Amino acid sequence: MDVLASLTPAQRTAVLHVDGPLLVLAGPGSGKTRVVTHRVAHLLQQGIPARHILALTFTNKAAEEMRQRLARIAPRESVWMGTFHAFCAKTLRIHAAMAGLTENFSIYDTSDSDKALKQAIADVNVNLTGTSPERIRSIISWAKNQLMSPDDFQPRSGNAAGELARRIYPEYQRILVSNNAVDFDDLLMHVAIMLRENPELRGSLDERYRYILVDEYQDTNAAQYAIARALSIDHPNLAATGDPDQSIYGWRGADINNILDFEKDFPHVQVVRLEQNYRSTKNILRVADQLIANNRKRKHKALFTDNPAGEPVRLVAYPSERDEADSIAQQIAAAVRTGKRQARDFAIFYRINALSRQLEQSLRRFNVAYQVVKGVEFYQRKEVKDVLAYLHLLNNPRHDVAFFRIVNTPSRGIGPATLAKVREFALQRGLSMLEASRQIDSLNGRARKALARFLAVYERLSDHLAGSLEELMRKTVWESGYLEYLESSDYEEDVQRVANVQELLTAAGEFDDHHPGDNALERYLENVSLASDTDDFDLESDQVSLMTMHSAKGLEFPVVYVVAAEQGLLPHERSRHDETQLEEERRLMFVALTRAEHELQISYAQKRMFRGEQRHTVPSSFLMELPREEMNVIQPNVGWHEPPWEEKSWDDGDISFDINSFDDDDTPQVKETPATKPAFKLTTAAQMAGGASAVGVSPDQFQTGMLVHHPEYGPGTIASLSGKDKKRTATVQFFSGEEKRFQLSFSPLTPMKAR
DNA sequence: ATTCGCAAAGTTTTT
DNA sequence: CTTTGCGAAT
Repeated sequence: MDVLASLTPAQRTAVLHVDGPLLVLAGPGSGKTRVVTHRVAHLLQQGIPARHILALTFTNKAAEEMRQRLARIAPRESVWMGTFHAFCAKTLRIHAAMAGLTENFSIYDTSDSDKALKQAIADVNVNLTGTSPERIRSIISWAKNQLMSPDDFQPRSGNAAGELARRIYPEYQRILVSNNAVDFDDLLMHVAIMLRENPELRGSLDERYRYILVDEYQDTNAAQYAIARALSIDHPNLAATGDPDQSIYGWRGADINNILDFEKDFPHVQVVRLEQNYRSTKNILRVADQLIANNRKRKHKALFTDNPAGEPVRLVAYPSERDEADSIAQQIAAAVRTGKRQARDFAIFYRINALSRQLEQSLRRFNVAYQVVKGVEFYQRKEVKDVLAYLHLLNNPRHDVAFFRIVNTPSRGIGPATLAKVREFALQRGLSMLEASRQIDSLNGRARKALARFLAVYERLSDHLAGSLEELMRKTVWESGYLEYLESSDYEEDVQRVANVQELLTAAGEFDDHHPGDNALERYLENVSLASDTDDFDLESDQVSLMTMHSAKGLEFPVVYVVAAEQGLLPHERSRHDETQLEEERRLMFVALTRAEHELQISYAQKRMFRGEQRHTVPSSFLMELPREEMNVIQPNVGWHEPPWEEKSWDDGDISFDINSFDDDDTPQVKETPATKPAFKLTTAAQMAGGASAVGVSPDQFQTGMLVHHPEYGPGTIASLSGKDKKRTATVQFFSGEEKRFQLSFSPLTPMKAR
């Protein structure tokens, strides 16, 4: 296999790089995965043993894709590829004792961790008024990402929530360790800390993993950075690939500076820029590129493509969210009906999950198949968690969260009072809940009997630990009485639950088939814990994909719709006032736009029903940053959609409008603005004043016809001006349709200058 | 022990 | 408009 076949010079440079640090700045659609896999194949060809190579990704899906692609060009080579978390779990199993754990430790998912946290809050008896468990959780998470143990963590003085977290964190961590459990952050933190504090271990792992590849490096957090760094000292062959412009997880602790400072961190680094895009049309790429050019915190990249220009990107203003959803559904239905495209060619992206509902409704009405990524997840369902909790407790008898979950499920008459006594006993003796249940002798007859019944079930199941996973699970749902309990129910939802349990059993059987060998239970549970729901959504089936813009990363679709480009939603309200967060929102939109191969439509609704109330919207400020002269800007006729005939037409199932059909044979009921609008760029008053304060910008700068932006009402043009000096007043016609008057010396109006 | 009802809150979520 | 959690009521 020629690993260099059909590579561009830049790609070839990256693939041929062997020793020393390497930074691959890969723009969207630049063939990054291909480069990475070919580079691994090349390393192998150079005689480097597979065991010395480590490829770290952020998602199981990315790891799986890499694995498959490598299998094609270098079959029979087993390079370890997986997520950071899976790698840390594997490492931590071997060195569990160093973190006070045993090899069979459990990985707590978010809900397990929440329960442990609640317990911790109750234990230290603090008053959370003025803050929330979520806040505490995020502070603790932050501390762990910074590799601060409970002893190290010192909040800034005067930070009330931080002070509470300082008191809760030690108890939370004590619970985790005594449960022989870790949360997601711990997986990284434990490994990072043991690498930091144990030079011998660090050296031996560095020696073992001589060639490390980290994908999506722009999304690494401090702990992941520390791990990658620690393993690249004696063998500094760290290859980072990523794109600063696609860093969208800053709010989760990812530090974009890791990639921006890579060249400082690793001297003599070879930097390769992959700037040619093989995915999108020229028009799409140009729009995305111009948007992201507004970010300050980035490394310059000159994106280009040899692909055709394609259709202009559409920017559509719909009267309402319903019009938006219906129009999109109608467009898709028409394209599918005429055979022009398949449903799977389409994706719809939104900023928040709550926006999927309207789109789903419309797609259903137009009979378009779709899948949503991802609301309620399989492994989060009650019945699935219940069954898995039995297995968790069998694998790790100290898993108290699992114990509490199943001890009375199905109900055996073990109530809160009994459990409180058991926990008290457990705390005094330093026992797990399970062990305390065995030893406690101070319970009344009834409670004692009930608890004994549960313990008997547990002991019986323990006998099957040596068998196959499926057999163990089957015994579990049977012996525990859980399946019986579900089947005896008349509720419709319990029928579905039985089916889900069956599905779980089937999956267990498949796991047995694919993972023969020892420790099936432990490996299965780890797999489940580290699985995510975006992993298994189905790109193959013929359905339209609906997802948040975050979930869209790494994917591509022939036709993409980005909806609800409105202030408050995109950028999101809580990011609006912070420049750093605003840039992240812009990157998020950049990611969304660059998913599109052939067609891209960006839209907003002029009014939107949100949280039960009808609101006027303001178009996203990002829309002002797009090259409108090259786009197809579409404004619907105001008022055409008003009742009564709107309602009526739906009842007939007769689609009586076609707000933006682009087929020539249809008559669009919208007026299309020809591409004559000048491009304009948002310029703040401060910039116009040469960096000085915005206050005192002369009202003289405003002229009739000028494009202006208002933080509340959005963009518009000055219809007329009157008055003098301080009283000079502008009447502004906003794009949202509203007209307002402002005294220029007091209003937050910003001029936008034509370019 | 389950069910009901009301109040409160409501980003994004690779693991 | 929704979902969720807690306390009261059966």
